[in-house]
Amino acid sequence: MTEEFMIGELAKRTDSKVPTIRYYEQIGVMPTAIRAHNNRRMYRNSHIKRLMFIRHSRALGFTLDDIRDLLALSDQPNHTCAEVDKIAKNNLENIQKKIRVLSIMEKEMQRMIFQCHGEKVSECLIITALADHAIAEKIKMTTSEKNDATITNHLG
Amino acid sequence: MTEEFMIGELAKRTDSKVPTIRYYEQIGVMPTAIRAHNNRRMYRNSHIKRLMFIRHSRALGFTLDDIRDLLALSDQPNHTCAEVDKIAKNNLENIQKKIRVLSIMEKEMQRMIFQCHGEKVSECLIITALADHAIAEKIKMTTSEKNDATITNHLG
DNA sequence: TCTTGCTCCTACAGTTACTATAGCATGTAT
DNA sequence: ATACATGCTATAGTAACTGTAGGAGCAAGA
Repeated sequence: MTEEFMIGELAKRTDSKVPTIRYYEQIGVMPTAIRAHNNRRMYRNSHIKRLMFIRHSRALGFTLDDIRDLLALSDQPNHTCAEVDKIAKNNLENIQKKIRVLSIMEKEMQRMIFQCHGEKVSECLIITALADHAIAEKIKMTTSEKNDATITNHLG
Repeated sequence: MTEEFMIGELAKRTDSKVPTIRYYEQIGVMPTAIRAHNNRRMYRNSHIKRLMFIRHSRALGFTLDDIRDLLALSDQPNHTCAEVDKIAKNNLENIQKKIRVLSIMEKEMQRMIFQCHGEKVSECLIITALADHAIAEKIKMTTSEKNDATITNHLG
């Protein structure tokens, strides 16, 4: 029942790269994998879930530190409500802001596609739409994230 | 009327760092700034807009290459429809997938906050909710992004 | 049995997108 | 005149990967 597989299979099933998985183990967001007799890392379905979660979150601009917090919520079900509440509320706001900005981008893209009737496009308002002081004000950017790198995004 | 200011002011007004702006000039996503008599870079409102756009996009996980494409749509209004269409459609899908995943995250966060009534949380379903095979299947992750680093997110 | 080929291992170098720091010049405030 | 902030260039460091070198393990075919 509890199917086991190696790192290459895990990489395939989560659409990530083998060195990335080893890197996640090294920095502690993935657990230290149990080794088979031949020293190879063995994984199960739970590892797919965890890795999927990490990859989705990274693709959306969450840092590995953010992700560590979120994973902690899941890893330690005996957190107090205050802790959960703080992390979850923080992230909820973060998520909602991202959705708001993405929705503006979405509308602008749709407008651009819609406007394309075979002639040349006379004016592209995407920057104005997104960087406009008024809009920026409305979205009320507040807090800040940390460093990333080389996201192979699952979200396209 | 056309107010001019230096790099520190631009950094303040866009909530970015001075070296980041110089870096963006170096790699060509910001234009080569016109220098004052004393060799200092001078900026105007248009630079704020462009930089805001770049920062917002980065915070949402778009790469500088993605952003270059988007900026090109705005910089060269004489693109053919085919070009605009291709870039815009590509990005539209990308954006919509990000929104779908963020919406799942949002609901899960709300559920967690809602469940918190002063006792201990018995079970956190966030990872299950987000990494579940069924859900991942439903979201149908397809294409991929590229590298990032050190995003100071405007979106919180 | 040998060997071709695939996947695994470790370890380290390279990439992207910044961020910080050093060392010096310029401008403003006292 | 001197202090101090800000600008400049140049270079090094960081985060989050990605690629590659060099070697081991195992399965299937010649």
